[in-house]
Amino acid sequence: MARDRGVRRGGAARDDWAARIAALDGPDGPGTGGRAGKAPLTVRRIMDTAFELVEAEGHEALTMRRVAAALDTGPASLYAHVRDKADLDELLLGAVCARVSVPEADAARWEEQLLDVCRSLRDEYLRYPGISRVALAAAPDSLDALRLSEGMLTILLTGGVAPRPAAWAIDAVFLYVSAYCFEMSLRHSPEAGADQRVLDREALVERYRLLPADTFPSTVAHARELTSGEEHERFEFTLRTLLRGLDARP
Amino acid sequence: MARDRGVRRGGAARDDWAARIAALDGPDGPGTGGRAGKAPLTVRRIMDTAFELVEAEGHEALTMRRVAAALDTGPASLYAHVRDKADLDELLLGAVCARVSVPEADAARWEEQLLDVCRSLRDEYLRYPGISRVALAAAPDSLDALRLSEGMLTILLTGGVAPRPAAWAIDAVFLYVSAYCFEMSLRHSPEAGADQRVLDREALVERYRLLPADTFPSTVAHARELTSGEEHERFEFTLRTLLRGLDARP
DNA sequence: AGCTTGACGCGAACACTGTTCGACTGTAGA
DNA sequence: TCTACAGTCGAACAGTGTTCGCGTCAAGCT
Repeated sequence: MARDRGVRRGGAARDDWAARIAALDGPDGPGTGGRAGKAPLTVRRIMDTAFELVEAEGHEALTMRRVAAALDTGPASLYAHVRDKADLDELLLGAVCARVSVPEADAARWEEQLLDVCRSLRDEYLRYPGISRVALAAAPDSLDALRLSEGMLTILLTGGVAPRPAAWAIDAVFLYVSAYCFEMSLRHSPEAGADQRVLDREALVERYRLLPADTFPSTVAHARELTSGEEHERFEFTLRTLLRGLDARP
Repeated sequence: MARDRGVRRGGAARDDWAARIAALDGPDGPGTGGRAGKAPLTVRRIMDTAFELVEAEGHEALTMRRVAAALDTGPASLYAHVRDKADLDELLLGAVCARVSVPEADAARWEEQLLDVCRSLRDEYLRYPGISRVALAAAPDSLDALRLSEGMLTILLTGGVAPRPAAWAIDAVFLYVSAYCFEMSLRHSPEAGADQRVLDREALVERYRLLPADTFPSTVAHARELTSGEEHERFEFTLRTLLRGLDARP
């Protein structure tokens, strides 16, 4: 893509890795620079508006035109503060990751600590449906995501997991959390109502039961188990299984 | 969505679950019906063209207009054989799943058998970059995907895994394979060239090394491990870890 | 004080996307 | 031969991301 070009006009030079690192301890207000301009359009306002939109209608409704309209302007105005829609996406993802807090690593409770981080990340993802889709693409390109990665890695290392399995496990865990939330967003987004999912489950069991038992014996026999799992039971199960597999390493 | 409406005009009534089950043992040629019309436009030809397009340029390039153009017609003509673009997507996904063969379950080699299925599915997914995105959304709505699910479930059950963990593990494995391939597609698609990835790895290590060691100690210390993993080593690692966690269950 | 400069705002347009309408075929059955 | 209808498709609609280029307005320099 055109990701390697410099910034066209305004906006912080977010492409410069060193600059981003240097800006780590200075989260000041106006996004443009030191100048105290009275311009009402800022990266912060754009992000706030975008967050409201995603929270209310999902990431698919996040459109440059809609953000601009909510700010009483045209879409072209946004491109002075944000390079791309992809750029805006990554900004949002970074802000979501920044909300997740990582605990001080404690060797005795490393499994629960890791699960807590995952649960927090999951809840933040699900609060902004569809944002996890962005995470599936741009994983290692944000300092806020890297902070999470760092925290989880430290937890695993403190827990006694060897460096390579720890690093790879983090990758897998991140991927799973993102995919889980992405899938959940896609399934819940179009229709509203929480009880609709229960009906869907029953309908799914019915469908499985209707299958020919000679070609789908296991599916027919265990239709109930295939569709079970309240709330985030599957989420917990998968992560716990993965961690157990890590622990069982010789 | 408009997924619950009946079919508008031509095409098999693919929405009808019973009809789809009944059609399981009759994979005849012309997609429309018994009539031996000489109409050149069929579901099969549309799917073939779509596959060529996805294989060559990725799923993002799969456009109704481009498929139609490749068939020397307008986009409106496709809607007589395919309800939606989503419908076409699911058709393609089903065909991809149909290519994966599942072995007869053997209790002694259940882990390797499951891994083999995952590897096959992965290779098919990666052959059509981006098709895995569809799998993240519409997982349980295709008989071909269900055949895979059935096969994997049987392998796990034969291996001695209890029904509920087996069913949930399949879900997790499917999700992981899809997400892994989706991520890979997104990373490799824009630029070409295989060696570019190696350069990227070196650049990534460099970036990690540049981080402040006080806030990112583990990342800086283990930058090498964080970026390591040739080919599908991480893929194997994650699935093996998950299976080990399953096996370690009391 | 006057002028220049340049960043920002934004209306209009371009090149796309999925999808539908309605007129148009060509062939099958009566 | 006439009718009916499944299949075809040009044109259009309502969206999308993004860019061009004209405005405007305040800051900085002379």
